[in-house]
Amino acid sequence: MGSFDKLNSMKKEMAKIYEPSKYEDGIYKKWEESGSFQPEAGQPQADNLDNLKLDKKAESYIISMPPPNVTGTLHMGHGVTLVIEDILIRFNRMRGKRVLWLPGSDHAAIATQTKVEKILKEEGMNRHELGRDKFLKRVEQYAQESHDTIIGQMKKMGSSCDWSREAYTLDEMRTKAVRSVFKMMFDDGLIYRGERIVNWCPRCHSTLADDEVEYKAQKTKVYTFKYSRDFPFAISTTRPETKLGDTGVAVNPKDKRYKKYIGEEYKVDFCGVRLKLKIIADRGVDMKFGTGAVGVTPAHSFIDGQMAEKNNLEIKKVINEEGNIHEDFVGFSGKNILEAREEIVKKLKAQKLLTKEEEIDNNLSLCYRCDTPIEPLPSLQWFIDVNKKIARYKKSLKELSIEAVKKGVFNREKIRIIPERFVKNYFHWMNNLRDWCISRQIWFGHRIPVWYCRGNDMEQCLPDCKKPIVSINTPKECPACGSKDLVQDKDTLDTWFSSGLWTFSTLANSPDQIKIKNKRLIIDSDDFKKFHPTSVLETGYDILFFWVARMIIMTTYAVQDIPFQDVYLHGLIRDALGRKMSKSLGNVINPLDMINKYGTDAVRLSLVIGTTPGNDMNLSEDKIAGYRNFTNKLWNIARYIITNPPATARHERAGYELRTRLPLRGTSGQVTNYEFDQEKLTNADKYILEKMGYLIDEITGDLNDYSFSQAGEKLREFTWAEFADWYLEVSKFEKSKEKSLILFYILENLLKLWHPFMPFVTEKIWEEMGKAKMLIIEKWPLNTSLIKGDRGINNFEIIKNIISAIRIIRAENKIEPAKKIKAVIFAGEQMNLIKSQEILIKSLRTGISELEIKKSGVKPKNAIAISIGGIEIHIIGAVDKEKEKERIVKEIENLEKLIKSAKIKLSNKDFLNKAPGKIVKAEMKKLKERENELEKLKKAGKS
RNA sequence: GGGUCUGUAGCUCAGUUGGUUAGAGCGCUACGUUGACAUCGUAGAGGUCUGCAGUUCAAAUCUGCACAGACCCACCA
Repeated sequence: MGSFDKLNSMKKEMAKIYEPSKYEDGIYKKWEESGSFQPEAGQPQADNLDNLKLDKKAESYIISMPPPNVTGTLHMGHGVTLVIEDILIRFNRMRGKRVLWLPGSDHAAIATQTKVEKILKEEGMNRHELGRDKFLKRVEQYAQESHDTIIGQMKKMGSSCDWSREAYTLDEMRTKAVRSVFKMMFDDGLIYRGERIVNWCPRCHSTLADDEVEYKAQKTKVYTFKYSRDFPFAISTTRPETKLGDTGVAVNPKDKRYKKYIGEEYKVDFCGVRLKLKIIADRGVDMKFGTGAVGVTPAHSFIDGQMAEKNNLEIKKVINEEGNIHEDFVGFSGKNILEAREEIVKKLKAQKLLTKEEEIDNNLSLCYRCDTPIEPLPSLQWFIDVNKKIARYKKSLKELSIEAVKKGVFNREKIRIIPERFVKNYFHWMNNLRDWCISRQIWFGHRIPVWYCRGNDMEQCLPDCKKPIVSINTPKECPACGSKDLVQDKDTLDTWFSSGLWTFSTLANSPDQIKIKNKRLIIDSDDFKKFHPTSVLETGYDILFFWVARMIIMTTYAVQDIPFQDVYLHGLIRDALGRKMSKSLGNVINPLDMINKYGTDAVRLSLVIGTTPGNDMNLSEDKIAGYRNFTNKLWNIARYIITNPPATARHERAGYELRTRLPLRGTSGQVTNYEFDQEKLTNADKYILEKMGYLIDEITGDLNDYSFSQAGEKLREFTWAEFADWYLEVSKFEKSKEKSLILFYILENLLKLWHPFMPFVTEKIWEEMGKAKMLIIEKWPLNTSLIKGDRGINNFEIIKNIISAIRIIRAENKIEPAKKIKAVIFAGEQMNLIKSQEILIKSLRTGISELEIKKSGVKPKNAIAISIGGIEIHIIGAVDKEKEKERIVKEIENLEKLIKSAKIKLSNKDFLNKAPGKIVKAEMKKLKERENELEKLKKAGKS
């Protein structure tokens, strides 16, 4: 059987409706098994099967996937990230780049520990009862399960990432990187340990970084009272219970009321507790708030702490790590804050010291993980100094990070942030950054790589023994005294410390590739050489500071390079009404449910089209259903084309049967499988081919510019409105020999252009077309000029307009669909064109049974006349005279209005003088055309 | 208190450097199985682009102010 016969015997069957769930998993498996996700694998540079190797000089393109937390399941936010990154990855893969999308997950210390603690609580246990080791086992087990779920879900989204390189923030390589960078920073004096007021979460039993604290507006009471009868004036506070730790009272230096007291010291008995209070002056005190005097509680307020430092006040801790009153305070010891507050207020009332009690608006600080109120309290913690100059850079971490975005560092272009407005936010945040508290008192995470020597007896140790031992590997003995009695710091590191290293730590394939050389962290791997810095970092704008900024800090410091060249920030997903999705509101749209119902491709489109970078987007099930309809439309376009298989020898050459032939050369010299017989091309053919060319250019440009939504909309418009609604319809009536070849050509290109957006349905259709190679590694199309000589866009546009005009007339005059009508066209200069397109004008839902085309003539009686661009169309029969008159009057009115405004514009000397000639000319041309139309209409109206 | 963003059709949003009669999807109305698709087709209604002022020959687009909403940062004792 010859290949030609084979082709004809291949009468394809395709389901009437595309059912995503039938194909998606299978397609993903095929991609994965083919190795196409790996940068080493087959790349689209190849034009035939013998040449599937990657071009060695290919440009690298890499995205480090923001690692999802191993705390549960995938939500729509992850969905957007995965879709946008997959679009970029697939697009660049098809363009022949060496592409790596590196996936991973984040141990998310506090978040994960909190989840497991909740589970334990349900079992009636807590982590302390379980003990550190057993607890950690429990967390790891949970993390593993959660990880597996999430990975499965990521695959469901169609993510074409290289699973062979999957990383985890807590695995061996990443741990080595964390410890190395810690050591470098410690040796540079950037990491220090100090007693400072920190944000303390009494539930997590841990510190939090400044940006891990959330604020909630609330009403609270302000109490105004005297500490005791012998204290001269009253103070105001919202937290009477902390006043037990007051060691001073601050007033504004300008405040005449209190000037005389400044510098005085008072010993008072405050609710049974002896307080020593020094009156200090501080410009920060608001004279108008309360009494204008404020009790200074150095241990439990950041500002008071600063005042205390300046004025040498004693620091007295009132609240302990449990969030209860410290045991030193007889009568209050062990009580929780609210109890203590009530009690103190009661006592003050009894002593008639309380003079005022009023409600004000106030912000309550909360833990971002568990919503427990934060207590500022002094604690011994590890910090990163962001202001200290680093000798080899002559800059601080802060300055280095600002410069990377402002003008670029280490000979790199400045980091580009999209949308640009976030650059301002970034600078603002960086400029105000305080030292970063990196120690956490939780168990799950990177243990701080610091050991202390206990010796046999501290007193006998050398002075150096008291220094912390910072080491990448667990030290065997104290370097100072040789004692083997070492103990590791109990704390763990802030989870963002490890994720801050993500772009480079993930490029190490084994721990021994991570080295420190000349005060620089070296990742000695091929991957690092090829893939760092990464091309783009794509994530939600809500973690610009948490993560993006920290990657810039850590990477510039450690590896002396930027982590990424571009930052693309997407918005948050909200529900159809613009509300945040939350469990309590019950408005969460689960990506997996939607995938099961509508297919991955529909979900992907809904997350990308109709969105703007950095702006929040509203998502509704209706929207997803709409894109499901679109995937089905595409499927049916393909179904129509494929199940009417081409039957010429040239289709065979175009790759539909034999795949061993060399590709043909297109007219522009670009490699293409297609070549058309120019003589045979109709107006519609030229139109669609030319538009396809423009489309390719535009989509390529849009994807390069991160304009995903625009690209998607253009593609949708072309696919549905141009290709399906017009060209496909034309193809049913216009029997040119080139037709089916062109249909395949357009379909093929559309599938390629759509593939990054909807990988599954396009790959499935590709398979239905009988292609040998998978679409995922096909070559991105080029705008090759397949048409010689005159272009078709304008000509076919005229035909489209004529057909539309006739349809409008039919609808307006309520001509029954089944009723055939007669039309006469006075074509003027377009005589030849219109004559050649007679069949289309008669066939495309115009219901014309008789069509007469003349150069010009006398208007037929009882006809409706319309005129488009100098062509007159007369519809005969079924004329509703009233309707027709109405239409003409309306049209004349409209035209007169337009003509009037154009005339005004053109009589304006300033317009003529100052507007560019092009605009003026266009305006004049428009006026002339409209005047012609008007004249014709008026003539028609008379008869 | 400091800052950012948004306000365009009933709803969700596009609208690139100012320049055709301001667009799309959904929804709505009327009609409709012509060789893929009713998850479809044809046609239609619907907007003084939040308001005011300014710059300009020309403003949805640039500037200022006002109003409404969202968010970020700092945080008040």
